[in-house]
Amino acid sequence: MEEYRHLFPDLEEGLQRELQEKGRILAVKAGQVLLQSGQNIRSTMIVLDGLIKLYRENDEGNEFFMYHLHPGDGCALSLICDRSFKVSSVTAKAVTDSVVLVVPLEQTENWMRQYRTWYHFVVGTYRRRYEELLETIDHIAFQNMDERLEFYLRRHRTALNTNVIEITNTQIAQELNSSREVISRLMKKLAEDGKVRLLKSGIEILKL
Amino acid sequence: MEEYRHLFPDLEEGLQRELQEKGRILAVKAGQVLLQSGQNIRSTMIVLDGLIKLYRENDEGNEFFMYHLHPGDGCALSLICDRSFKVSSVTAKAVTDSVVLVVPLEQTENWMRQYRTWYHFVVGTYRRRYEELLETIDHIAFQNMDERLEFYLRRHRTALNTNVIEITNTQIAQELNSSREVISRLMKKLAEDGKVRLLKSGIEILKL
DNA sequence: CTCCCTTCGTGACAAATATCACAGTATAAC
DNA sequence: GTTATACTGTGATATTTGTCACGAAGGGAG
Repeated sequence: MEEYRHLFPDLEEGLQRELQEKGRILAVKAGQVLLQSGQNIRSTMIVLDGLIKLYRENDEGNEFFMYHLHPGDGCALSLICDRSFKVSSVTAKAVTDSVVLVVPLEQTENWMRQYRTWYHFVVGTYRRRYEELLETIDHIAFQNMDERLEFYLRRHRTALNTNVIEITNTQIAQELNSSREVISRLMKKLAEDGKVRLLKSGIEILKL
Repeated sequence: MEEYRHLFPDLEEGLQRELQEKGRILAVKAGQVLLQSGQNIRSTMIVLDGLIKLYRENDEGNEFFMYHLHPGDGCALSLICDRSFKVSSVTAKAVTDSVVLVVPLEQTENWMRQYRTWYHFVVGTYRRRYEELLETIDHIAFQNMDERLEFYLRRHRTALNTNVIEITNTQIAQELNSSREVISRLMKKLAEDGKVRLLKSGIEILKL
């Protein structure tokens, strides 16, 4: 835990110690599901290392990408859960091998009143996620698939901090709730426009 | 304010008094804008009477309906704003003549630590709005316009607590980010199916 | 190498939705 | 009554996206 302190520069001393004492460190492999839609929430999750993706699933198994959690980010939904142990409506899955800190919900409610900096952390987290959801809504509501695909690629470049994204068209189609063929065609167009280069196993972003 | 106490049965005595002392009661006419996208947020808003709609606007003037606020509901976005006075990303407009309670943000942050019931109020509000946004995303992402229209009508019946909704196809089209003609055709189909009856100035919901 | 599996590309077609054009109807203003 | 205005209905057509069918390329496993 000591090594992750720099992720929370704003949290006060006592709280840092409590995080260390009360939190449990959990390492997960890429692809592992951390929080399943429909599952009960009994603890808060804070990302220490790696990358987690959050997405929405519906009954027919369609999914829809919401946003990423980076080191230092908390899972908004579970942060703000009260003791009534609500049920999750989203799924969280590790994109890369990751490390997360798990804190029982009983703790977090105390911290909320005890530590001003925890309050700010939670408030800030929720606000950012809310804004991100709004941005997502804008994209589905107002934009066509080509624009949404570009946005998706930019988001992933930022999240993974690399211009080469190893992902299949099928996966992208799933996350955008589209179809492989459509993504394939749009991707070809992006390549023709010189915006990306199609590699044997992934996509290199040139200028987006 | 005294007359609105029943809206907040869960708030403790001292907080009720503070709401009364520190809050300013504001009456607004139907159609009036309470919070403009891009405007600074300096105070929290709690609905006491009437109905407020929240929607998202983009640059080209398209809008997209998010959800309603009923008496007793707080505006999530402004509830959780910290002192950095963030800018609003949504627009709030009165659907009917309404009464709202306005509280400066300086107050609410204190209450957050001081009153356990305020914490629960804020947490509950945020959670519900977040879930509602997720539901909205589901509908745009996974459903066709006919289903979305039915959902829209059901939502409005619930919000206004009446089977007769006075609204034009143009307005509906705007809120669903569709076009008048499409709504017109779908509405005709709903009427043929006996789900609604088209009145001279509005829609009567029969069975949905 | 051959077989199997996944991914990709692509043409043909279908479905949903948006757009355009225009006409009808009601209502309010004068 | 006439005119202006807002709302509605509807056919024709365009655009976007989804679906189906099929073939090609590549990468293990045996």
